[in-house]
Amino acid sequence: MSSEPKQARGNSRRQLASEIAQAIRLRMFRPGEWLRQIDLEEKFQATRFDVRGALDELAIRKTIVHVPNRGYRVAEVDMQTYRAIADTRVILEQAASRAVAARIDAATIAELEQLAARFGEAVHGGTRIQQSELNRAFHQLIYRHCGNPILEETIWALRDRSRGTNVTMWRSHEALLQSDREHHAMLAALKARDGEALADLITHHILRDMEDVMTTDQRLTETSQRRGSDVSEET
Amino acid sequence: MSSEPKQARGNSRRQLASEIAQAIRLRMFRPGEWLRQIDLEEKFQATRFDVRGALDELAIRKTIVHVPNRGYRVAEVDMQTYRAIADTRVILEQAASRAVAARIDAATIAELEQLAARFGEAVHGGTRIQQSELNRAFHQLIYRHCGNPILEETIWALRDRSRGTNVTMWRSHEALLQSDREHHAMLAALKARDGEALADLITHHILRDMEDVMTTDQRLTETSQRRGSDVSEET
DNA sequence: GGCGATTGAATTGGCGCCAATTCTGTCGCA
DNA sequence: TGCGACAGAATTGGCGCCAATTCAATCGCC
Repeated sequence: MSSEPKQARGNSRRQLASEIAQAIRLRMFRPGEWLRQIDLEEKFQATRFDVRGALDELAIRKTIVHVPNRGYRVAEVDMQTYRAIADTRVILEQAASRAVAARIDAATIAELEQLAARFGEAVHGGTRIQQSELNRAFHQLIYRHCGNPILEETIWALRDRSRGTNVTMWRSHEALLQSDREHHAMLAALKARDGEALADLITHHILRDMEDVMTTDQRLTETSQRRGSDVSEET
Repeated sequence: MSSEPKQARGNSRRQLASEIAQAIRLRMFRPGEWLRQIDLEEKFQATRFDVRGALDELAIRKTIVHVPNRGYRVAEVDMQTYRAIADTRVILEQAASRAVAARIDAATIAELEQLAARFGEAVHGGTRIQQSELNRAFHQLIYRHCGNPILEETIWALRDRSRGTNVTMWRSHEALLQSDREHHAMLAALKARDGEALADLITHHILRDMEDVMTTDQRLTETSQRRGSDVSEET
């Protein structure tokens, strides 16, 4: 689907930033790719000024990197940093998991079951975008009930920064099925109010993902020697 | 001392932002106070454009709040949010403490002792600014050795957001002495490589501070009813 | 004498222009 | 044929101006 948000004049800065961020999340722009202001200008139907503002915001959030006189590019997260992010996520999401298990209500669990089911369907017939957004919605709904907005916000800030690897996102159908299974396991833990179980599930999920990335990256590095700073373009 | 950084043309945006942030930390601007662009322009000898950029950055970092057509004001952190920040800090700083205790080396401990000593002196003869910056340096040096730059960065992002309360910062000489004592206790824990002890110290430090703020705020609220959105100015 | 409206001053904020820098393709030379 | 230099094109980025909005004080009316 083509994304063409028309109106929105007043709040355009922040909104545009999150639209670009979403595009990056959905891999419409790949890590290392240059974001030309002129392109974004017409792609999102925004003024150059708003584009620059949005880009600055994303640079501050570390979603993209600003190179003076060269422009903005999607951040590439090296393995060292990726590991640091994963470790920090484990710390935060374990704590959040315990809080959520203690506070969640039946209505929310029902909603989560809906989302899990829809994700399960999307694994087969859905687009990658649908899969990604449903997965995100599922985890967002979980953490929304941790009772600590700051914790929640911090978690998502880190999650968004993890997307910058060359190989994040499900690399195989098998990984998708695994995610589906994990969702149901998490639901079981929530129903049992077992915070420890949920924390464990999350931890393993994060760390397993990281190992996937590390081995894949290893392979990439061995195969095609990546040169200093030049990366793929598009047009 | 008057802060008058002259040069710095290229990297002025981010640098200016951190200078303003420091000024806020040092209470040269109080929570709720409006930051007039024209004032900052000449106070920091910067162009209006750079001021705006710096202000935008701080708004994204939640250090200040942007009100359309009204300007930027130093963030006021309500008690609910302050508690959420404190809780999140506990989660992160406990984990960091354990990591630091396991990784710290003798040379760093020696440095820390220097800093602790200088803080101890500043408690008596120093300015509030010196006290604040020495305390910051002490904790910064500790966390620098947690082995996880992301964790470190996240901790400081939250710490900076805690400053927005009306009453943060040491409210009495007694509190300063207490901080001094805690520094030495932390050093003892580090020397013994006792991560748990360090984590406990940090936890109590954060939570005690929070309770101080909460009771003080309570008092303020009872005494002078604060009206909706108007707050102290200056000139 | 108090209160609301109108006018004037001040501040914010949108935007477009043009200079500075970098990139791409071509040409000349060894 | 390969390499280096030059020139044209394209992109970024600094900056100032002016409209829109808000604030403050005065004035007029009740």
